[in-house]
Amino acid sequence: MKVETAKKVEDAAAWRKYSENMLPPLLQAALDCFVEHGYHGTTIRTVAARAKLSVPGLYHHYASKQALLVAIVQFAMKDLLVRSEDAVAEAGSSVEEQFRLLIECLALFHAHRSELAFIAASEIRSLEGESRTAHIQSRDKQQQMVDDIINQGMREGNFDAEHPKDTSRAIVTMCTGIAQWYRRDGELTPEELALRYANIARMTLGVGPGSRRESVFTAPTVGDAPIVVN
Amino acid sequence: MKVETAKKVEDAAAWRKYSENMLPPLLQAALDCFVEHGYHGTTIRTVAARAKLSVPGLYHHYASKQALLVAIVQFAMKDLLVRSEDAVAEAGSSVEEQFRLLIECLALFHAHRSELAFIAASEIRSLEGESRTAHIQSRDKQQQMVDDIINQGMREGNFDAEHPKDTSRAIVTMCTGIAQWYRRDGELTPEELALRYANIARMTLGVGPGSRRESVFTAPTVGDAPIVVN
DNA sequence: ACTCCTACCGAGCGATCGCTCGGTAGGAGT
DNA sequence: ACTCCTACCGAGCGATCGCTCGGTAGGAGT
Repeated sequence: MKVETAKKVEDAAAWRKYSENMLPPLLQAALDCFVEHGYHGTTIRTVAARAKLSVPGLYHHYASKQALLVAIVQFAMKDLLVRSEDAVAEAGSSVEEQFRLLIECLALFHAHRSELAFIAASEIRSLEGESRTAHIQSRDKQQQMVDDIINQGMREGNFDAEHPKDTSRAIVTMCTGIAQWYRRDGELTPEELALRYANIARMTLGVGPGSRRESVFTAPTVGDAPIVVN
Repeated sequence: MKVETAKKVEDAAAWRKYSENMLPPLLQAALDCFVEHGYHGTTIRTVAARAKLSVPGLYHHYASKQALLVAIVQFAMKDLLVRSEDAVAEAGSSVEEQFRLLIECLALFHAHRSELAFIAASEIRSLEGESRTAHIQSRDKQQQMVDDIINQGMREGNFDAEHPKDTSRAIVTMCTGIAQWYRRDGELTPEELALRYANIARMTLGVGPGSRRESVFTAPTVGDAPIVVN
């Protein structure tokens, strides 16, 4: 029982955990280059050098420069989608909580994985064929998750927005935008920033900042009680 | 008197007016190519072909590929800054009105000039040397304008934000983000979108949507009266 | 001992890149 | 009539690009 509870808590919070060096070294080298010079501005020789490989050595692992980009972008979208679903699942049945955790998750990802998210967003143009289509579908799915929760909240009367669709887009954009400016050596940790962004997002829906600043582990009873808030 | 008033009104609203084909044909061709393939993904031959010039013909007008990008980006930033200043000036002394018009202006620009704004934001990496520094300074100046107005509004008690700096960044990001997704054939005109974004932005500062949906020309008396609102 | 297989390279190929050389055509000025 | 100047090109140069050829080194399996 004790073990199961601990494990459940651990799983439930997995979407908040970010390790370093999650990418294979070669992909990490490619990502660094892409961030610095862009996909087309990066040469295969630069990537190889940064990964301490020869050019043929690099091609042993990936078939082409394009394959490197595809692998990076697919990793990014998969990671974000899994985390997003976990976050919503952890929230339980409260729409307000679902929204709060999803935005927190979105912000957290774009701060912690800013390079990854930056490339996934800025190099869509550089993706060829099907991987481009697939990537755009992932993006749309991500937006749809936020749309759905906001619509649900509108129906239940928790949220108040004149134009929910536009508000949803604005919220997602401001979260994904984090990847463009967030610096690890800045003033805020990803966690602090994510809390602030969740509150800012709530305000656009007419929900007060609702200062829930404690750790998630302290007050798990709130979500359990089947009380309709509004 | 009649002429002067008319001219004043016209000047005051100049920041709302967007003509087409404002760029020289060659720069427009370059912009189209950059939007489609990115700066490094664009070849000088492609630009020349789209502008119906030979390659040496192109180099008669601009010294290098980099010069094309610099010209485009400088045009974009100059245009946005001038419009922003005009918008704030038109607002008069009311901080709330200054904020509303500045956000409207920002959103309007990023919808009307989405290609221009998109390149100006996404190709910073591709700018070399001083023009890169200058461009980043322009960006910061733009952010600072919003910061200043929000801070002023906080001091005067018009706005309510837990973290004004973060809210300001979120607002600017969601406006500049418009350039990434706005399509001319979409559901909303730039003007409609800008009004909605101004309202969404106001909500993040605890100010209700304040449905001021009429034309700007109907109620100019509000800004004239030197009344402190709060 | 021998056969695979994985993980790599040195050298270089064909294509394409940004950019230039040495021009011309035609209008404006005197 | 002559001199500029602007607005262009055809052809091509040197550099660099993505990618490949034909290898080797060394560990695992039998």
